[in-house]
Amino acid sequence: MDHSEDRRIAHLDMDAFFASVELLQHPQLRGQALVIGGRRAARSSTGDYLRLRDYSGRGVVTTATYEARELGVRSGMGLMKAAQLAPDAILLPPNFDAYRDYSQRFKSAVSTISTQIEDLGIDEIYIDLTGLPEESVALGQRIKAAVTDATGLTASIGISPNKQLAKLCSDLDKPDGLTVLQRCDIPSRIWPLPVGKINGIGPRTTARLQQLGVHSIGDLAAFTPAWLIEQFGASFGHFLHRAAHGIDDRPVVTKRRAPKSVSRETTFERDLHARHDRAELAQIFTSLCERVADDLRRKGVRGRTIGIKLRYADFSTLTRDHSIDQPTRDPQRIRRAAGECLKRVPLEQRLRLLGVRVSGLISEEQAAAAEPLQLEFDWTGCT
DNA sequence: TCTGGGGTCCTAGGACCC
DNA sequence: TCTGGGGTCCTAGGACCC
Repeated sequence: MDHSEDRRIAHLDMDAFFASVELLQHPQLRGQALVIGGRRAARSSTGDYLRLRDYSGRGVVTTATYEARELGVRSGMGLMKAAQLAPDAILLPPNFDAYRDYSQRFKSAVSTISTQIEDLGIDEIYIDLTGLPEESVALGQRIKAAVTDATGLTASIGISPNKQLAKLCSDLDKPDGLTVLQRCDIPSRIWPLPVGKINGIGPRTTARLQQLGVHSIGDLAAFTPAWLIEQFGASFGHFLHRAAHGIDDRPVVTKRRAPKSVSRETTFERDLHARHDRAELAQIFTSLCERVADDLRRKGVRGRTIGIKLRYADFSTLTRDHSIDQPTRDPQRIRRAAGECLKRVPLEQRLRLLGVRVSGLISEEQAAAAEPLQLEFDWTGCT
């Protein structure tokens, strides 16, 4: 048997993170249905908090407190729909600076107990606890206490032999939960769960599985690898089989990975037409290029492949790429290459979203190291 | 009350080269 | 006469995640 399965991995997930940070700053809202989402400063003209029913626009729910979730509000839901379910809920716009601050605080609190931390975004981490002497429940409680001491916020933790199981079981007892799960607990605690709980099975795969009569993780576990591979291809079929049986040997990756791409996109308040709203679109397009260039500069990278993303009024989406010879972070070069992409795209239908992306990134140092090579191939002096 | 924004990874076909 | 494979890069789309 693979000895990597002797590991002890924790998944820590902050409870309703954005909303909980807001409650620290607006304690008078505690106990009420609160929704984070939208874009603009969401204060009504009277200075009161904005109610969901007074919102109009294209925003979605980023996070909802448990009180709002009880009314059916979910992350990713359109705010107009959420307003139907919870018209009296308070709406606050996201304050990412504050969330990043609290993210850093909880991560550094955990790092006093183990430095083997893998970042999974702003409000989640994996921790490799393998080799620590303490018993799992005590260790989990100590981590939770450290997080709460540092932030005033609660987290839910799952501790298991691997990442896939740890992530599944951090969700079993939320909020403020602690779940320790061994391999022998899989049939009783994991197999009854719906397949969509598995990290990597989204709505499309869930629907496909449903058609095949597969609803629970246990249903999935009953199929042979051969059958799953036939249905879903070698790679994904294999993954499904292993996930259903709680097998996962991916290591906890503590090093920060170099970014692969940088992008900016925006959904317009109203759908825009390439001809009728030309000036407005041009201005947005240029501004997206400038913001991407700015991000590249701040991250210390340049990229060779410039791409655009369009979403039409009917929500159909397309992308176009254009690679250039030299990696760049210059807004005008990005704008020019993105313009080339734009030429290859139909523009009869109205647009609801425009995006600009740069990929094929290399670090500033690599770019500088490559620079002298250009001179060797500079023929301008040869005539 | 239609559906944000920033990412990653995978697949697949065609070009091009050896 | 017609037929190789393998490797890499580029592009486009799709699924998924937070």
